[in-house]
Amino acid sequence: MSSKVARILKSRELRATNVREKILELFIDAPKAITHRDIELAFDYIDRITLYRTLKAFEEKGLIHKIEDGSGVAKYARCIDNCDEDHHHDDHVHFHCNDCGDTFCVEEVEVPYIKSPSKHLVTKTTIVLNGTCEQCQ
Amino acid sequence: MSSKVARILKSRELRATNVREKILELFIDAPKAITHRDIELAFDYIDRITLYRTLKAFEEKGLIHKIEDGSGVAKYARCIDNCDEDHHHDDHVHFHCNDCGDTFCVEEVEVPYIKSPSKHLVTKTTIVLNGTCEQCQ
DNA sequence: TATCGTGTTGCAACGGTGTTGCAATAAATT
DNA sequence: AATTTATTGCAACACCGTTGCAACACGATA
Repeated sequence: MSSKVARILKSRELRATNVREKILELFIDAPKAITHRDIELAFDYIDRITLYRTLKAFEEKGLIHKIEDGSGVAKYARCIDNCDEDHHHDDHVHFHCNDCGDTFCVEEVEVPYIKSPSKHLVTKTTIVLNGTCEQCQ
Repeated sequence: MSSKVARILKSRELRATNVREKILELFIDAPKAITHRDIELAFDYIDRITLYRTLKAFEEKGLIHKIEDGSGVAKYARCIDNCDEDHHHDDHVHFHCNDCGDTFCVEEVEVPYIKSPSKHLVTKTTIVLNGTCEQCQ
């Protein structure tokens, strides 16, 4: 019988391999957005390239979304359940702590509609809040 | 007699060198945010490290502000005149075109106040609009 | 205008991030 | 169990960004 993570993977047309199952578990357990490096450290060893491709595959299949919080390195967090390949429900705000560097999804705060200058066509809005997180205060 | 750019540099406690004058001119003339590479290409030759340090110095002195538009590479744009060392007036929205990759300051649109989740202390808010710019439509 | 101190530049060397191509391997299907 | 196809792991590479150090130029002072 398949594990829970294996079923999730298969539902997204992703083969349930050891690497992927473990990575997906990390995402499910993580209370914050995690980096490529965080995942590498959680393994005894994992090939960097494989990890890059796994993250890309997860993102394409709507399992995770990528967050650019201005720290210079990409972070990833699990999408809430109703994300799919065509549409990511990552239209919430993200919070980045300047002290510990952690980044969190702020699901409660939706990205507001921002009136754009007429000449540009806006299709997506990204908002990152910076400051000090609960832990660091 | 000092050139205009030399005077600007000196007013920020930056020595007026050839490299800096030319770079500042590029910023003054640029209609959009420019990258490290853009500047390199504008010179016959410029040392990469010098450029990195010049950009950092300009940023610290409030001449330019750094923009992370999610494209992966840092972009820089000139601050409007009343920026200073302590406070950057870059609290406007930026627009990033997904087609040409260009990024523009949208000075007209100020970053709105976003109600933050109570547990985190928010000190800065970054907003990047994505879409198609006027040129690319 | 010659000298001097300090800021700036340019070079060497390095670490991190991310990508592509290819061969070996493992998963799902029959 | 065999086959097909996706996935993995390795090699090699390109780019971004930083630090340390020596050489140099700016701006001030005499």
